[in-house]
Amino acid sequence: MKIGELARITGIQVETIRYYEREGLLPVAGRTEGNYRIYSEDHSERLSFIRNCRKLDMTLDEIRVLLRFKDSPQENCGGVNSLLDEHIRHVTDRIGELRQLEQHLRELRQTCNKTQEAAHCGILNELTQSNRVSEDRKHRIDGHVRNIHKTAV
Amino acid sequence: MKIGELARITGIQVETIRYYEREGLLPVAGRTEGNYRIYSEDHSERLSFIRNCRKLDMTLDEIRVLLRFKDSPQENCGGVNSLLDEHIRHVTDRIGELRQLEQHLRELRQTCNKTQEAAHCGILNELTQSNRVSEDRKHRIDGHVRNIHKTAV
DNA sequence: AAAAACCCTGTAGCGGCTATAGAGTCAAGC
DNA sequence: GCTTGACTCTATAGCCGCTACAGGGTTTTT
Repeated sequence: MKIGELARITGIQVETIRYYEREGLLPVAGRTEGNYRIYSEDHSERLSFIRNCRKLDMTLDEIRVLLRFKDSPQENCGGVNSLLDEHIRHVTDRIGELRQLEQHLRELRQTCNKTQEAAHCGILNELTQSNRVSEDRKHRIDGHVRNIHKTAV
Repeated sequence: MKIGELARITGIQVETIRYYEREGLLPVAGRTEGNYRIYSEDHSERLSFIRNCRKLDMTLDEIRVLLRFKDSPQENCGGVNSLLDEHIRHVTDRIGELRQLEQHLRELRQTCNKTQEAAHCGILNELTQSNRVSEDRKHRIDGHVRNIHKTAV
């Protein structure tokens, strides 16, 4: 099948498939005479695997690790389990951070419960004072816990 | 004061300050003879404001809105309140999403409770099956709800 | 006078896509 | 057989909010 059909059956955009190939997540596809990529069931299975992992918010690096296990079926799967455990921990951590953030925001919101002149708005005043807003628990350096702001999947 | 001192007292990196200037969050600074930026208390206050907002995970666009209110003190602050309300909603939504995600991940983790050959690992098998992983609630299109994976603040 | 510390501009990179531009390929309808 | 349109190709730039260079200039300290 061609890339468009693969995209249709896996629900992944054509450009994203090409991107995954560039990134080495999908093996380089064979080509037709006219230089079109051709795919088989194998590709579609692998792509579904990737898609499932992405739905679970894994990074491409994490997926690369899982794919290596998938590609060596005789190996021990302990690494899979611990990768998942750590990923779960990231998610749990992030939930905790966001709960704190929510709390801070609600407290801040309390400081202005009417609409008035901006000059007297409690929120703006709080935000203006330095060190008024306490630091939230730091996100990890390794880039593995992201923002609440996110583009659509 | 020069940019380095401003960075020190606000806790914001030098490059970030220059970035904020480029982005129009900070007014363009005056210069010394040697072409160094010079700053006053006003700048440091404004920068602290921005820093507080960033600690609360607001986007630069949101901060731009708040700054406009700060710059027109006679205006009604209702817009501030509703911006905050919406931001809180984003955070709450994201917490809900992450809780679902956590649940999915824990269920998946259950499917392999021992270390064995990767070929028989329940996790890898589950991930391989298409549509086995249900779609999480979609993140918003407007780019306002992000990943759990995040670079350090 | 040399060295260190600071500052400047400009550009590229991060992740995970997404969205063009500009060109080529292929199947269906006239 | 010729046009139209749907599909495909590569290459490049953009998203966010920084961060990290390179390659230079200026100021301060030794």
